[in-house]
Amino acid sequence: MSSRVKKAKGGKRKRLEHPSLTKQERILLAAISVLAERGFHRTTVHDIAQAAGVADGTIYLYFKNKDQLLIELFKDLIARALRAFREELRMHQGAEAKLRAFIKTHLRLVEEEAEIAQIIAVELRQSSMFIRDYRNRGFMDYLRLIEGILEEGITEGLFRPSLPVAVIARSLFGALDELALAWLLAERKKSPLREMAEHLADIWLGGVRNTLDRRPSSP
Amino acid sequence: MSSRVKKAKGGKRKRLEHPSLTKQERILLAAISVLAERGFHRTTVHDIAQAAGVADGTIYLYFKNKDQLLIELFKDLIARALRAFREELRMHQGAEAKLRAFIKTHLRLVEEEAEIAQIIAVELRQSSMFIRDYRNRGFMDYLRLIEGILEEGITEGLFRPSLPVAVIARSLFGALDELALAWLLAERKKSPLREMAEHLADIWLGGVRNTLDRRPSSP
Amino acid sequence: MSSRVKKAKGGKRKRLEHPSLTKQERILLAAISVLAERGFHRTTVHDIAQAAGVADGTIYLYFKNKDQLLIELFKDLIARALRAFREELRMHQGAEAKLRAFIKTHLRLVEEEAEIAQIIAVELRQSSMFIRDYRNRGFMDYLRLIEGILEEGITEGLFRPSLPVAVIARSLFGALDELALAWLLAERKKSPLREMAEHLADIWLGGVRNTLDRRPSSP
Amino acid sequence: MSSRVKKAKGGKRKRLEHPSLTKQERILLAAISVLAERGFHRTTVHDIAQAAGVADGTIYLYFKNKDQLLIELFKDLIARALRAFREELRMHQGAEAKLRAFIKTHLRLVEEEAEIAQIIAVELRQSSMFIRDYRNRGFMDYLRLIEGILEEGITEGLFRPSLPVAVIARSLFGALDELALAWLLAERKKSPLREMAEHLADIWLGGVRNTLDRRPSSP
DNA sequence: CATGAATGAGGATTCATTCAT
DNA sequence: CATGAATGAATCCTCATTCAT
Repeated sequence: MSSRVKKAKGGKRKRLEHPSLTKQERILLAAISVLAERGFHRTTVHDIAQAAGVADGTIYLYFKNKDQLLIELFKDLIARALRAFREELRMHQGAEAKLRAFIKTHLRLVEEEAEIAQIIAVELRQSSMFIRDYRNRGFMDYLRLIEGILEEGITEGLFRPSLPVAVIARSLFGALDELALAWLLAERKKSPLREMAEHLADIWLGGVRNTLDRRPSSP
Repeated sequence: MSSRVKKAKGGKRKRLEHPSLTKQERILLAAISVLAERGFHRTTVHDIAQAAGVADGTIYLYFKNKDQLLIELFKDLIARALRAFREELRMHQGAEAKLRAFIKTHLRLVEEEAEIAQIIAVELRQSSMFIRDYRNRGFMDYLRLIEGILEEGITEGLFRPSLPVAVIARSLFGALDELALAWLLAERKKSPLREMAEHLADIWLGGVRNTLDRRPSSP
Repeated sequence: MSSRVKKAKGGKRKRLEHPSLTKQERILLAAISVLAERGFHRTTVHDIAQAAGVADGTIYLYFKNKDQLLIELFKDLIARALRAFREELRMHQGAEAKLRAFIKTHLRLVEEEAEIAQIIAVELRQSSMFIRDYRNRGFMDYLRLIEGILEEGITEGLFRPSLPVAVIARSLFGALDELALAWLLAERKKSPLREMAEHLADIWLGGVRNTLDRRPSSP
Repeated sequence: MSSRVKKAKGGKRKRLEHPSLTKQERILLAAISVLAERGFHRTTVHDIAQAAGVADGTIYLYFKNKDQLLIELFKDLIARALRAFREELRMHQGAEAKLRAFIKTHLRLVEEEAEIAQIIAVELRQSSMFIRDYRNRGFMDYLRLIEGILEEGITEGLFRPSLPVAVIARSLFGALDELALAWLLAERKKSPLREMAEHLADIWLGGVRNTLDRRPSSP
């Protein structure tokens, strides 16, 4: 009807303009910022459409429904994070260096991409869908990354062979995630998250280090 | 989220009878079982009232609103858990024994009181209210418990004085919580959670143990 | 009505190829099969376009809107049926033979062209547009066909002159239509519809037959 | 929030007041008039609530959903009609009198309760739900009523034993329904529907009347 | 002529909360 | 104190129609 007319009025809306991106990407991008800003349950499809500068119905041309949009979003973010990790780890040799790098990278990414981290650590776990279902998908790759480092360390003879790798990996993730969460939820994010990296690495390496090595660690 | 899915409400509502309790307590008790059974977002005020055997409106005579009821609930559960912890810890002397006991107790409680653990670890964090607000109340006491053990260990000369106590405490909680979450979400909860306790304790103690002590850990 | 139910769209869309036909005809043809398959309210313009192998917008080059398409469709189907009837009737002499032929043909066509009959008897009357508006167009010709037979019968002296021709015509249509509807809606269309034709004809002829043929009805 | 305040404004709405009725009945009553006025697909839950003088949500306290409300409505109307028929028929002895009475009653009810007849004959069949599903419930009772009369006639020796009772019953219903429909859809409902009753009865009785009463049909 | 991406109005339903009894 | 019937705001999704290419 008069829908096209209104367009002329425009201008006032806070919409992100990314002319070079796919509409699908623009929607995903808009969803990230809306989600980080308003939280999971406060975010409506209309909000996302508005932020993306499209009509509500357009969302459904690219995503089956709201859940799928969010799942796609999560998949994207996890994949992006994983890529960053893999690149970072490739630059390090040996399990110890890799474990340190992993911890550092996790905390650095949280600081640098607080908006995205906010979504993964805070908003996403508010969806039972993600808690129950999604931990079994992209998230597993993340855990396997840690497990890989641990196994490498065992092979190197650096870590105790008796280590329950899966359990340790999960614990490490939990520890990092909790720290990230605390930092993200703090009002004034002064205390540099990355400063904790060394401490954490020391503790975890101390703990997983092969007891045979347990002579004075710094001679 | 996918609100259309639900349907089948589950059948007959079990009305818990606890004549000796305050009506307020009965409501809280009912809320626990409903929450554990139906999950956070599927739980309505009506469900809770039904399970408690009171009218919907009665809820509002004891709680300002649904959020407050849930906050009260959380406060209760945390307080109960804290009491259990303090009792347990009182039976142990020395930071090392206490830390081991803490880890063991946390995982044991998750196993033994899966319903409550489910609420704290899974359902409750689906409420932005709790994530954002509540981590600053009862939860802090929990962290302080860990911090107390760490500080005791430092005083004993067992742990490195340079340890960032708050960070370590938080990490340990994160690790335990993640393990609990994974266990709770697993379908068949076969792998005994408490078996992990020793492994975890070894790792954390190895990590936080003062390097000077790092002679053979069991002489 | 219960719009959330649908889901599963049915699978692969069969694109009918009729290169020799007008695009307009192709669209109409596609509409018939889609309508018969999915029913009136489940049929979207997009479905029809897809089945016709054209873009959604193309529909609007040939039809003012969805309603007009459906009206055109109905006009077509009725016209086709009328043609079949007129041909059939031309082969019969005398009102009695014609009436028998009419009843037989109606029921035979329903059986033979169940897809089309389904649309006319079931789907089309789900549109208030047709019920309110369309019964006054092509449908009237159909009624007039019956009226013609009745009038011929009166002229022949076979039927009572006092017959309210329009009323009888409408009743006969109603009777045939209801039988067709019942048959079309039945799951297993075993009972041959055309077997009823003779019975029906007997009853209607008995009823409309001139009283002169009878003895006093109540002696 | 401010919902209670607005109530004071009231007064302007066209709402039916029936203080003596159940709220459930008031809703059903409102639904009848809205349905007759606006047609099946134009009727929204909000319309019905408005007409009943209740909030939208209130509808759902008494009916599971819109479909169920309509089904309940239909059940009510059919039941009421059936009751009227049974009472009427009880006053007549013999199949012939009963059949005449049946036809007369059907047409009389349509005229007298045009609003209700409109819903049954016009609006209801626009719902595939009713067309496909409902014809098998209350509607069957209606058919059986006719069949009962026919069977009685056969027992009396008045009707031919070879009559396919079910088919005839259905045809008769179809004829009556079609006449009702035509009358209801006509703008100026001048031509008294009940005047047709005698004609119809003559035709149907003529048709089903035992052949023994007749001379050879083609001499 | 043809396309199909984009539009956005429209509607059923849920549920926290209130308040007259 | 207790009740529970009533409220109505809030939200996802569909689909007929348009129009820039």
